[in-house]
Amino acid sequence: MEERILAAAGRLFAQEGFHRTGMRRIAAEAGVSIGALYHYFPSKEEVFLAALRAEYERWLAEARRLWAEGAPAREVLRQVVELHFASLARGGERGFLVGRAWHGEVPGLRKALLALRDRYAQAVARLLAQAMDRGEIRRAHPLLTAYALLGLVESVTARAVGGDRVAAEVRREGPREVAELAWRALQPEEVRS
Amino acid sequence: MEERILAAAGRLFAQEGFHRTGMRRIAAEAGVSIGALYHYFPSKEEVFLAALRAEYERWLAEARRLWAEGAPAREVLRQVVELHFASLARGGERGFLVGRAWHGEVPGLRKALLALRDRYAQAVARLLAQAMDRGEIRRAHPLLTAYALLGLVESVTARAVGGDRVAAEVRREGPREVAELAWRALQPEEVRS
Amino acid sequence: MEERILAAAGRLFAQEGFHRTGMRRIAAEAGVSIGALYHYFPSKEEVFLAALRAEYERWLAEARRLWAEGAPAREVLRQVVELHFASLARGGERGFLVGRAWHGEVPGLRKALLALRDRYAQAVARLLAQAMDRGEIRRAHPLLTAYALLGLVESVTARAVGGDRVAAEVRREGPREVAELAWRALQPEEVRS
Amino acid sequence: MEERILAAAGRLFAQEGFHRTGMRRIAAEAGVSIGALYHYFPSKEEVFLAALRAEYERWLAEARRLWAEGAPAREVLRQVVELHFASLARGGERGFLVGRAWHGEVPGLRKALLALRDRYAQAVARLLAQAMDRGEIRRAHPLLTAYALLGLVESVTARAVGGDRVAAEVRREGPREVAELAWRALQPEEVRS
DNA sequence: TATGAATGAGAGTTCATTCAT
DNA sequence: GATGAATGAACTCTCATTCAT
Repeated sequence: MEERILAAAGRLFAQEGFHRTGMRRIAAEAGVSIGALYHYFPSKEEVFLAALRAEYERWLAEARRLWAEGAPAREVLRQVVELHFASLARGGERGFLVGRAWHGEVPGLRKALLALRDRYAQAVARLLAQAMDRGEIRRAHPLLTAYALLGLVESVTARAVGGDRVAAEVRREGPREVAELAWRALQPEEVRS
Repeated sequence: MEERILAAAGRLFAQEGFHRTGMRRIAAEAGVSIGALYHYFPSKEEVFLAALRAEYERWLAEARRLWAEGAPAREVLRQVVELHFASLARGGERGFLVGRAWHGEVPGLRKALLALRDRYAQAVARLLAQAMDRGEIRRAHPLLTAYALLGLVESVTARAVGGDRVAAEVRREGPREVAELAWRALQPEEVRS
Repeated sequence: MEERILAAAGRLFAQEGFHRTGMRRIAAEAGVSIGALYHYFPSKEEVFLAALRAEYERWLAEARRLWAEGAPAREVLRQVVELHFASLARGGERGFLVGRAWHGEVPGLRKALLALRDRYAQAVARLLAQAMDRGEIRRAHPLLTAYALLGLVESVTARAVGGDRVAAEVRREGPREVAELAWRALQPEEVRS
Repeated sequence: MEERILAAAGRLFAQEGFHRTGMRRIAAEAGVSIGALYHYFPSKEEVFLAALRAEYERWLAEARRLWAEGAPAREVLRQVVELHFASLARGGERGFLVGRAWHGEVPGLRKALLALRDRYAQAVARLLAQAMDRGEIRRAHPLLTAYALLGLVESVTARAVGGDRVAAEVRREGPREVAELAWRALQPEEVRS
């Protein structure tokens, strides 16, 4: 039941935003009563936080899996970027939940959200640090670089939503261009692709 | 009076977000009555849009000024990044306003906001295209690259807000690291700094 | 609880009119919270419509009961007129609600109100048509006649409200005079009372 | 200038009702500034009252003119009824201003409005009393009869507004049927038409 | 005289949350 | 555990009226 709630909440928060999404709507969409909703989560903010945590977990798992398979950094980068764009095609606007979160749209949650995003960025930073150690990418501030990468990818994917001509073009050219930009920002000094 | 309203609205929207900011609060903070507020702007959404437009205008003016002075692309990049970080020190959390906008937090404004951000991104894209023509940066999709740069910078500056240790570190290291990342993502093939 | 709301709303709308009656006042008068009010009715207009429907229903039931008892047309007329005047003594200024409705005081409700009044007038028209068939009243356009009768009665009862000398006189003489006027307007050619 | 204001106000009040008509709208429609509007009338209620007075005056003048021409009561009745219906075709919904007034839609004006309507009804009653004296119509309570006639006519003309089939039928059949009903309600005992 | 910028009380409505059942 | 009726603070927006110019 928690899962159904989180699935519905995640979808709604991502599509409509925190304030536009009502508890009644979440309950209805999840097929539970409001009472049940409040039985599982003490407040709307906790629902949001839980949905967000679930999304982070999914992404991180994906990135770690790729990394563990031993793919080179550039390949991991390319695949993660593609993952972001693909998530637009699949679950609609799923990828946005995270985007909403770190802009502090949610009132009393700034600290909790910052911490959550930090955890995610730090996980990315650890992957980057490993890649630096192996000499696959150039040395730089790992956490800063992680934040930069997240913003870079999210900004472009955000523009890829919609039915207009530009959005379609971004969907077509985005994955390659973004992966290229990210790779060039990171690649070691001496090598040229 | 319009200016005082936009100043107050810009600050509040940036700090609190669209939904957490009430018209009463804007009026009080600007030192005007609600009536006066509605005398100048027909709705809350228009206030938001106007505040956002003003901010974009400020940024764009700054970037154009730098560019017109004939500075090399890398230098413009460095200075614009610094501008973003500096705007955190000045106007408080000013930089957030733009970030909030393009996440579609505001109900009936998606189209207007997208258009506004597009206008800004296209202005950036034109600067990039000029730099490409001069051979100062490598050839790439100008609009996509513009969006990527905006996201990259905004994501990091967003983390630079706050009193915690990491934020302080980001404020210290951010300008240099971000400028470096952006430059590397853009620099021409043959040259290495 | 719905009944208490409708009772309070009917009274207030009748006394004060649609625009002068606030939802807060209705809630207070009915002894419920605003929330409860909106729990039962989606909008102020729906409250008004429901109160009006209830009033129509009461009147129609009364008229049908009299008719079903087999009373002659003139007697039904007399009793219905008396019913209108009596409703002033009981429910206060109840009779006004209907009067307010068909003057289109309520913004988006013209069509709904017209339909409601039409339903009532048509019910009256059906009774009139039956009486015509039996030769109890003269042949005429039933619906037009129904509207005429409603207006005739309502106009006089409206003047019967208040503490002034004329109102008192209208309350005293009204029932008889109105019934007489209505009857004469309707009675068959050949007969004279 | 007062006349232009009253013309605009009369039209708007009649079409939209008292509360839906704003002072700004009246000013705009009359082609004067709000300041000027308040220069000529101390409040919205006074504007309404003045517009209403003007309308009453117009009607009464018409009825008196007919009467003075020495037409028989039945003919006066017929022509006044037609006047009401015709006023729908001309000035739009002009005829309604009076209808709105006597339903006490206007807050602090009940007494003033009642008095105004009474003045009108009494003028009608005087005409009726004269006709009774001449034996043209049967003896009855003149004021009550006046109110009854007004209501009868107004109720039917109110239904004649609109584009639906019934409204068209009412416009076509109404004048004759209403005049017939009114005449029968009033005609002397011994005569049959 | 004439203007319209400015006022602010009050309107209808929403929605996270509670609690008796 | 589960329900959903009930709550009420807070929201955006309207508009009759005032008053400095």
